[in-house]
Amino acid sequence: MRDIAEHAGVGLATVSRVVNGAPGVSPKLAQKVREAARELGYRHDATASSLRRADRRTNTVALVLEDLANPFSSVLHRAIIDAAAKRGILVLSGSSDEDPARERELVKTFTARQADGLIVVATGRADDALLAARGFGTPLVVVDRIVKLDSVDTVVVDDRHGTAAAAARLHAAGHRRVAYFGDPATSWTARERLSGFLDVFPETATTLIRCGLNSAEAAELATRDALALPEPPTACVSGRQPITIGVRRALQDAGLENRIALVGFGDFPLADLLTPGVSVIAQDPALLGREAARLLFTRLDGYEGPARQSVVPTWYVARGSGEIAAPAG
Amino acid sequence: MRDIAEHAGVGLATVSRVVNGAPGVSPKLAQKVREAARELGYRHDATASSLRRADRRTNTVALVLEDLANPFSSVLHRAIIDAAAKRGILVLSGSSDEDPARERELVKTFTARQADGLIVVATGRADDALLAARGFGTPLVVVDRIVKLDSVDTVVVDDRHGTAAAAARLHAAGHRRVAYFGDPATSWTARERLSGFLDVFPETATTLIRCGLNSAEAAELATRDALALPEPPTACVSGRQPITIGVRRALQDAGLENRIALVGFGDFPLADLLTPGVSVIAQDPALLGREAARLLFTRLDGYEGPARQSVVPTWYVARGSGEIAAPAG
DNA sequence: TTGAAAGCGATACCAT
DNA sequence: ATGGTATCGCTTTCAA
Repeated sequence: MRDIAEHAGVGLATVSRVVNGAPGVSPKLAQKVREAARELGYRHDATASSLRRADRRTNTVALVLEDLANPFSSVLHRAIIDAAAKRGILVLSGSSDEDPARERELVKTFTARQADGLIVVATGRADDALLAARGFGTPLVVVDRIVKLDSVDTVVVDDRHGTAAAAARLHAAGHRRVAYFGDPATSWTARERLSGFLDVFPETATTLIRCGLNSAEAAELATRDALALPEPPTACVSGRQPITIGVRRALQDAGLENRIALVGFGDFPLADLLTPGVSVIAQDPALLGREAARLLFTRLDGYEGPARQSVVPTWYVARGSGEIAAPAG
Repeated sequence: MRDIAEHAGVGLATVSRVVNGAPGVSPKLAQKVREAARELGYRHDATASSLRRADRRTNTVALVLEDLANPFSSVLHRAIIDAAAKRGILVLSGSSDEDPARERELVKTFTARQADGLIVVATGRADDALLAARGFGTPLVVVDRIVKLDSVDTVVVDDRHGTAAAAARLHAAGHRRVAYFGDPATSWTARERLSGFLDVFPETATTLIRCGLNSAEAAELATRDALALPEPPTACVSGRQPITIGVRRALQDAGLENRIALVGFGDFPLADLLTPGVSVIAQDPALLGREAARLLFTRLDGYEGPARQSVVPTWYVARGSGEIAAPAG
């Protein structure tokens, strides 16, 4: 930039004004500056700029996901990126893999990089790091989880009611022996979904409750186990998309996909192409992302009011597998 | 940091040394500095740091994807992030949506943010921006595409041979009237796959070649059209995952999924759970990402040699739909 | 081993 | 409207 000033024979301040499109520069000089910039192959340095800028904004927000590569996360991610791009904001992102240490590290890295704000799918076990970030004045929004911090903006899905509503349908269809397959109960989300199930089937035998499943394969094995019980379930509820697939695979292997009902949390492509189609409790990750971005941006815009909590709805999609009635008797 | 220096009663330089773990600081002082840092709630400013640092590295690389939310991109993304994280490097990312203008903008933004390197799934129509970035000395790796730039490190999938091999299988199974469904031929990838198909079925009627499909829905409609032809295809090849799903949906709606063969490019979850299972030409996006990261890192490590071109293999996964033989006669 | 001071590239204040 | 200059937070000579 100094070079440009010399080359164009103007002051450093004028160059800065032109580059930033500030008003009050004569068209003549502005033109000269732009030409010099082109000739010298000038590239603006956004990092140096934000260092000196009055508000110290970097126009960057950071996003901590569970796993960037899974469909839920990547759709959430995309929605946030798109919302941010509209404001000229860039998104830094990383995956915690549900590991608090990793979450802590990411939050630390992102704040060190001067992110203007933070959106986190929190493990719930690294709240100290979130607290620290907020201590530096970095606005924070927690997504898809509820953490034990006072007054933090939060967006969650109506996990419990969604799951309960689906369970109620199974109950209405006559099912009384229903198995639940879920992921490790470390996350708030997982606990909520299980709670929703237990709201409807509180007396489920412990053999029919299989949590701690962290892959489709684990779910498949757990389902085989359940099918081998003396009193196997007449219906299954899954708390997560990969688990739904594992359960379905086990049912299909046993030739029972038309006899045992199945409802999964989280929609997935092709659920309708299977026979029978897989009924699901659907959610809208993109909406979740847009909402999180919205909350964060109001903070960036100066909102200082009380924390807000936003709940995004779920809805049931009937495709057949959830509509299989319990066998008579 | 100045505060720390004062608080600990040491020089600014010493604080910097401690923060950066530089050698040659007495343990006594180091301890004092660390304590002061803790007391004052110090947070390192990575941006200011890189501004003054001799190598001017930001430990950030940027990634331009087609669409961050699709499974191919997100797996690629994750692989690159993981490789980068091992070196303490952060990844900035964005989606071009196959739009050259957007690609240009992203590349510009990322270089302005002082990314140390660039990995791009190039549209092939914004090569000027890539060239410009390289002009600033930012190493560049192009992934999954080939661009018309001299000496640029490239990693691509063996699209053409993979598609040709699958087509050859259909030919061997007696198919002579095979339809091809592909996306807009703007991308190198799309053209390669079509070429592979035409290598085996060069005389395919134009009515059986349907490119320009950019969604599962479009593919579904195009398939319906093809099925309504006086001489409908006995087999279908799809150049892309969402298209495969659209084609299959149309076949299934027409009750023809067991009569008309289908092979898709790109594996997807549940392909094995459908009946019949969907045969695919599989690729390994994670490997592609690791390879791209590897090439970029050698450049960051000072490699100045000639450009390298890496080709990642594909393989065929038989699941049934591709093994349906052509009807006799 | 330690500290003083220069300066990375840019912005913002204050004169002009 | 324009330019000089202090400064953002940090790293890096260079002397002590």
